[in-house]
Amino acid sequence: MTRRTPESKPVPLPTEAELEILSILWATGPGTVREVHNALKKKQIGYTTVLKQMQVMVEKGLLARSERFRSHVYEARLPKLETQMQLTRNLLHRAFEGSAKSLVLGALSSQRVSHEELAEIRRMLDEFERKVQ
Amino acid sequence: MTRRTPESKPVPLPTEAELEILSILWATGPGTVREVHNALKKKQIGYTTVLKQMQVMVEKGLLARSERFRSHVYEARLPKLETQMQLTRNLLHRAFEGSAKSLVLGALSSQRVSHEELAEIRRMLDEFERKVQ
DNA sequence: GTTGACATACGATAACTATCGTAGTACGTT
DNA sequence: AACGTACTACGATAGTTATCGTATGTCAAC
Repeated sequence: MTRRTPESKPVPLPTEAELEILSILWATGPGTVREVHNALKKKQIGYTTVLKQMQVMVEKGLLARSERFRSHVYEARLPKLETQMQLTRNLLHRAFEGSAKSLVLGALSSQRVSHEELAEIRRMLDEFERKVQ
Repeated sequence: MTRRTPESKPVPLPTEAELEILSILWATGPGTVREVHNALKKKQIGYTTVLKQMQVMVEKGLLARSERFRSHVYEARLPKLETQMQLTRNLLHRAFEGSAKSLVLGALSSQRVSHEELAEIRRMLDEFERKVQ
């Protein structure tokens, strides 16, 4: 077993910077600090900054760390979808009084949505309707 | 003219605590610190804490302040819908790569959604489809 | 005109975040 | 065995947030 942390304390929501790191690891799979830092080169952030952030993220339970040869390999502990759901639920409660409908309205209003995307969303709703018994 | 702040700097997104204050003011209309504090009595927060928060919110441009008799009256500077849209857009970009579809999926997955609510969302989609040219 | 009630202003603190510089460590190559 | 390179660990800093205590101001009523 690689995982050592018991599920005791809930993993906190990632901050802005942490979410960017997670996004990279979700996209590329487990990786080293060097790899994440390279993927962030546009942001002009120092290497040790990324290192420190990822160390903190391990402490928080956002990342899992394992040894490999001369460096460490980091991996997101929660899948992308689950984290997205948590962030969404958080916004839902903080700003929309739990109303999914309002949030969907907000999502559609906040940017131009094409007919195609609307159609996809509709299809998704159908699927959902079936699943939710 | 009451408003003194030019639209120069964009209003920042409200923090968690700030959003609670805004929610109260959106619901009840303009109000004093005392009124907001009373509405928050469940949270057991000190009066001066709320006062300070609201003062900071004025500096940030989140609230407008006017005099009245012996105290100040505060009012949200942006309407609820606009703030909700900004928060949604922010989450959309930070966590969903701008995909409204993914966010809607997240919203529906993150909690049980009734058939009724699904129907309402569907109706909303129809309306949207018409509006978006 | 002194006092009490209630308001605002201001400063302090603790926690957290993002950032980085410096120091230490380990390995491969010479 | 010494050196250079690439990595990690650690501490420091500045900025922000949430929190509150204390100080100050003002009006009404006695």
